[in-house]
Amino acid sequence: MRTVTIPEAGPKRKLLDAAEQLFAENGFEAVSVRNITQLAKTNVAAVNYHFGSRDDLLSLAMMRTLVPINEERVALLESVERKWAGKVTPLEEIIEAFVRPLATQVQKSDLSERLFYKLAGRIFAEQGDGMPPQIEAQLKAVIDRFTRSFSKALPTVPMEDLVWRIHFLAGGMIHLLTHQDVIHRLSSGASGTPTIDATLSRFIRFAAAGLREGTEPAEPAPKAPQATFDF
Amino acid sequence: MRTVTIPEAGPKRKLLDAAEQLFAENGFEAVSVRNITQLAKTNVAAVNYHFGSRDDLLSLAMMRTLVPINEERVALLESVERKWAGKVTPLEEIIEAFVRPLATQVQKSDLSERLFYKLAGRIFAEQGDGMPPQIEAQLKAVIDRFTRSFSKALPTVPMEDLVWRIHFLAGGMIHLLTHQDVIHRLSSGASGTPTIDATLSRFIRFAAAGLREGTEPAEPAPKAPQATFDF
DNA sequence: TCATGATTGAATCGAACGTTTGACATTGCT
DNA sequence: AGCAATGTCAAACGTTCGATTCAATCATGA
Repeated sequence: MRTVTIPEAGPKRKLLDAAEQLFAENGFEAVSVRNITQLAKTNVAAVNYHFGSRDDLLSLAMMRTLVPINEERVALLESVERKWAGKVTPLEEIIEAFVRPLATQVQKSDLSERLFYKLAGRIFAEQGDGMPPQIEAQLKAVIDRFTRSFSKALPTVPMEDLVWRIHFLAGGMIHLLTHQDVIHRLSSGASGTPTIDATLSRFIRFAAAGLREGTEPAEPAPKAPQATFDF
Repeated sequence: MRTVTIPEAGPKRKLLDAAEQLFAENGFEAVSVRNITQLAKTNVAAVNYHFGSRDDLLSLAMMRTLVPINEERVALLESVERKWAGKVTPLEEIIEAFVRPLATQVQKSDLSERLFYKLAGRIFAEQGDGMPPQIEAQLKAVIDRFTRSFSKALPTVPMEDLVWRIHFLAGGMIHLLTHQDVIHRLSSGASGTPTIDATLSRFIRFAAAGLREGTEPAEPAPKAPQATFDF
């Protein structure tokens, strides 16, 4: 039932891979058809023959990464909500459902960790900047889905506040994805390279505290369980 | 003693204004010399004659916006630290020193609010993406300065955690700047357009809670004074 | 085996890119 | 007035862009 079908091999697959890699490295505007065909070792005409246009190829390459991430996000969120059916879903688990798919999908990708996260970050960051409309629709749908879930988990936070906080959260995640290598280079105080799991765990704690701001802690100590995330 | 001198009028000023506006609207890669000269109503050669190259013009246009913001940030931070000399500087006031200059400098700009924030957001967001090295240096210096201040205000947070949290904060701010109009359009639940002051206040509360995560509240109630920010 | 449709390769299109040139106009100084 | 410096202008530079053409090539089923 999925609308994005991925060719197993051949020039179509090679072009998608090349487009994906070059977009991750250089961004949407900076990728040219000639860059792509050179890396994919095909003729320039192949792009327009197989995909119709440069933009359609790039859009498909993005969807190939974005769709599995978002599908896993929604699946994870639904499973979490089922688990806590009736009760209030813990904030950390919702945020985890939002960010963990990034860490699992990177494994299935041929891209390096660094490039995969850059790719994902660009897709989110360049939103509304001439991005294909399918991409925008995907992102909006997922944000809406999570907003509803956050809203149930934080019934005392006004909707208007909540919408903004979720965007602060999204911004933090995007910055994390697009600048992780820069941060590593800049943060002279940091000792060695932290694992992505440690970084995501840091992010979840940061975002949960921000989302929760101003609400009274219903449970005695929301601190301890947060440290037990197994990733 | 400032290194960036701004022409009062004439074609140089017109070119800077046009470059600034087009960069804010379309981003670094998408601005062409012909776009700029058309908007500035000058000849194409004027860019290279007055600024040497397209990139130098764009860099100067960015610095013209970025330098006053960062100067005010550091000045504000120093004044806050003087006020609390000896004592622990409240987190909210440090964050305020980081974000408030955006709201004050927008007044001095000829750009609309929407465009000014887009411009500022792009400068921060496209960092490390072929941006001029001066811009990168500016940003790194200010982040370092604020990191030191945050570190003093949050002595119990390990440096490694703190560096990451500050980047989450920065990412949230960048997303806020670049997507404020999108957020307004999308957030169907929000009632009317909030003032930028209300939004910054929301952001400060969110970021402070995130930065503070895991620390024990030393003072009895850090909630009440947060609501009294006069912007 | 041969016809047919799918796929390629080389060449080329018009348009836009950043930059350079040289002629021309303007200004300020002696 | 004469000269030099400065700024402006249309035109063109060479390059690259996405897209297209068309003949050559390939694979496949009749």
